[in-house]
Amino acid sequence: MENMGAAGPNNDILDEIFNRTINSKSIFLNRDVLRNDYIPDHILFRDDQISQFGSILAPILRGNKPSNIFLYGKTGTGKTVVARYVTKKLYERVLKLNLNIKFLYINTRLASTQYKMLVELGAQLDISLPFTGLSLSEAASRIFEKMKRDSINTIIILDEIDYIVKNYDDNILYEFTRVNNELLNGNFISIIGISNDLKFKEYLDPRVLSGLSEEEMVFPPYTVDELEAILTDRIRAAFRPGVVSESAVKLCASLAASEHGDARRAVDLLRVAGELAEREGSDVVDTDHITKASRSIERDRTYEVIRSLPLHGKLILAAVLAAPEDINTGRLYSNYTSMARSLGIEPLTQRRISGILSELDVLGVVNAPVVSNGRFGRSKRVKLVVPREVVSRALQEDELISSILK
DNA sequence: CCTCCACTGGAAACCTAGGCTC
DNA sequence: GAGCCTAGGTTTCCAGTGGAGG
Repeated sequence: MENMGAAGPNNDILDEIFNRTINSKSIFLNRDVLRNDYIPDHILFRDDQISQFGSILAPILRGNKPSNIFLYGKTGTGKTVVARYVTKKLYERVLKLNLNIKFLYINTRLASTQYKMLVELGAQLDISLPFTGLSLSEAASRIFEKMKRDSINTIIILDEIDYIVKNYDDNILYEFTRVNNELLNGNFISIIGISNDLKFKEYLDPRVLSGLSEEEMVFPPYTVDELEAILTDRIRAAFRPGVVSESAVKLCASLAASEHGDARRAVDLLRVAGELAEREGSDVVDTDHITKASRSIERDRTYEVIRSLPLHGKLILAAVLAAPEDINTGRLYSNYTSMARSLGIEPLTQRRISGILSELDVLGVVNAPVVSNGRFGRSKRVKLVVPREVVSRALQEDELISSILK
């Protein structure tokens, strides 16, 4: 770095960027309003759900156990935000009344295993559980023990609860719905389950289902008009007046509406579009930015998913990438084995690869339907459904794998 | 209509890492 | 420190199957 500090062309470029950023007024007033985890102070079109939800939980302020609640509706229909909004308001009251109530929030898809879910719950109660070694029931009873010892009442929000049940079983859920009797001392746990999957109930043991869904609430998708109103509302808080064009709002709403009325997606689009516009130095956000944002979000998601895949998942993708077109499990497996061997990695069995392929299918990275080729047997036909360039870029990130991607 | 391929996917056994008990 | 226990990932085993070609 000999020329560091010297006034060269590079410096001029940077000066220009920095100056532009300092001097130009940002198009944003408050970009936090567009963040994924933002809880607005008013929520549109969900008055019924909010009041129903609020009245179910309200008894907690008098020290009574609220019913367990089950919320379901597709992604971006406001389940999480309503749950967080109401519990936040409730928490303000709890503080005023000086009650010993904790609100815990877990996304079971992010926690990914039953055990990690318990570790996460424990962390929110200030107890640390070892990352392995304990049985589920031991981990759970340590959590219960803590609640009993400190006489804490808890409301636990289990977001994307369908994930954990589909991949494991519902034993710990059963423990949580059942434990109130043993927690005595007047302590209780109320469970708020949130599911994106309407058919999820079929996976649950009837005992758990009846315990979990003492109350049920359904969140319908937002209509285009509703999405537009939500966006307009957020725009007022997030951007300077007049920055976002009306046609951009319309496009944003209709894009999100075509994905089953997903408000989260609509707001994401808006945020990314705003960031793109700002980076370009544009002082308006128009339809062009929305379209670009839509593409960029998809790419980022894919990139992130692939980058965080376990080694063998990546290896399989590398093998899919190397295949010219659709490829069946058998051929894919032999390509995968030779790639693995060339890296000095012991390949997994075909049975396992078949399973991993199904997981990649669920993640939306590949399409792997089972097709029958008649006389030539039955197998998965694997096809990449995300841009090759994104996959290859994400795989490059892995040192080991980048060495075989020519 | 029957055969038979090349797997699929369920079930169970096995492996590993790490905490717990004594 | 030996011996035991469990969760989560993997392997082993295998019955089951959609449809092209006979």
